[in-house]
Amino acid sequence: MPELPEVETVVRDLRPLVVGRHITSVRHGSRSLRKPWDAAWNARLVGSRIAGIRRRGKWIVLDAGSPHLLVHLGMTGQSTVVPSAEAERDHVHLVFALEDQNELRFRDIRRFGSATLFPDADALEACFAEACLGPEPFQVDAIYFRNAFRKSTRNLKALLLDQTLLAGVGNIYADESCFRAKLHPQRTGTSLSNAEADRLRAAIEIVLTCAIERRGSTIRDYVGGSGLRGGYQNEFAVYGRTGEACHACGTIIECMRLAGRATHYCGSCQRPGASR
DNA sequence: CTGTAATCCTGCGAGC
DNA sequence: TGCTCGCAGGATTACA
Repeated sequence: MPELPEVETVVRDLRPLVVGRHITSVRHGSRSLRKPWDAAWNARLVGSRIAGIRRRGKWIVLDAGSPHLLVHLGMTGQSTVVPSAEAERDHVHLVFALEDQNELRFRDIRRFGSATLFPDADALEACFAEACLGPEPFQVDAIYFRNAFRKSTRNLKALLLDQTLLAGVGNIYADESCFRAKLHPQRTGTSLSNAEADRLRAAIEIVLTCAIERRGSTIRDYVGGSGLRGGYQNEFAVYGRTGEACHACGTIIECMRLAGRATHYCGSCQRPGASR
């Protein structure tokens, strides 16, 4: 579910609702997320003041003074602030009560998400380093991007989904970025010219920026931090449009499997061989 | 180094 | 209406 634009929207929504508040209690459900919640973490969080919240790739980082909570929303994760009095829906696995009678709730139907506590910011950064999390798409160096993509014989879809090369792009935005760059997702990294690599990098940035402006894409479950749905699903050029006409040329959008994922493209706008 | 498949889960839509 | 099947925004692991 949540890729960079969705996570960015959640973080922006949550920021004014949680920063500066103290956590008055923590509770977790009986069923664990990807990793079990350590009950010892409750004591470390209760009483602490939320100093900040930010995004890194598809990860949410909640700074609780010294301890840092790292959250991933997986496929169906939702992170919202609601009044404590509001009835709790199914699949809520983690709840942080705040001093202002609101609660930060983590809900995740499929439980592919995760929540892990780190003692401090350094420990969290060490975790990112160990995972070799790639740079942010908005800050990536053009030369780095050329080198990273052009040295690999893997296809563009696999490269875009690889979080160690670039952090935050998922299935939807990989397809949308390839379309905008007019590159077939099956092209290999080594087949790209410098100009094509630059085009792809620019396309990613534009697609992600537009998606953030629309508060991300809601296919099914996704909602932002205030419970609002996204709107970028109405702007898709190729994703989920199999069998429909390309807005640019009228050719029927096709779907194939790449890197194990459904991959949507226009066979006319995105030529498999040379570009354009 | 590649690609592919299976795995973790629940829910939904398609097709019979 | 009800059943089964396949598929879904992610990430990791095993294996060829």
